[in-house]
Amino acid sequence: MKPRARPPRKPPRAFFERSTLAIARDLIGMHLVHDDGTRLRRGRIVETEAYQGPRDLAAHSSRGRTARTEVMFGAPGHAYVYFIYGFWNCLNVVTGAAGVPHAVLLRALEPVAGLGERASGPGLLCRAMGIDRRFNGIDLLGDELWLEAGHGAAPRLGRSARIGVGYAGAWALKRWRFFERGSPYVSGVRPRARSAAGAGRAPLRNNARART
DNA sequence: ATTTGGATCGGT
DNA sequence: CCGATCCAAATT
Repeated sequence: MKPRARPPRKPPRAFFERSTLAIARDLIGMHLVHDDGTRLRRGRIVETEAYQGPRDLAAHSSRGRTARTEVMFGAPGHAYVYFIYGFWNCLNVVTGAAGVPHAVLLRALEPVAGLGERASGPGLLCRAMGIDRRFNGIDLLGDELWLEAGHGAAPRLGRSARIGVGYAGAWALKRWRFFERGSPYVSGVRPRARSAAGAGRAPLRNNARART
């Protein structure tokens, strides 16, 4: 029998040229896939943050066009990967038309396939997905690292201020973080100690960490 | 040339 | 809260 024709799963370029907040929201529930030629890793996105430079003082691009932020100023649908705190890589999806330095930080994945470790938090996400600065600037519509439409019911969305941007003044208060409400894979949610002895709905906190 | 502090994380 | 650990950007 014939394989059933599926709708296209990779979003077109135009998906990344819409409002950055809409994209950050829509990415929740979508899949991030990395094919390194040997191994396929796949996770379902459960947490994102929008960065809308140059006005948004939390965005790296608020400091202007530099070697590091160059890809943020480029065409949408590419990867912006930066290195932080001497140890971690973080992956962003560049959004907005060329010249508009916006991006969406991917903060946490629910493992689907091939992830050897927890991917809750932007640094852990990159480590689990095998992503580092070599991926900076690559096209996310290619065949190495890409996004796909999710399936199943639409996720229940939560929203909060962004994490770790206390230095950004009033911009730090904007609720530009999106997550799947109730997901144990959102960063800051402790992995549930086993024994679902009632799965006792601990009042799942929003884990909106504060930072000075 | 040197300093500062960061879109983090795990342990305490 | 604290330290680990490197780099970009700002400052001297």
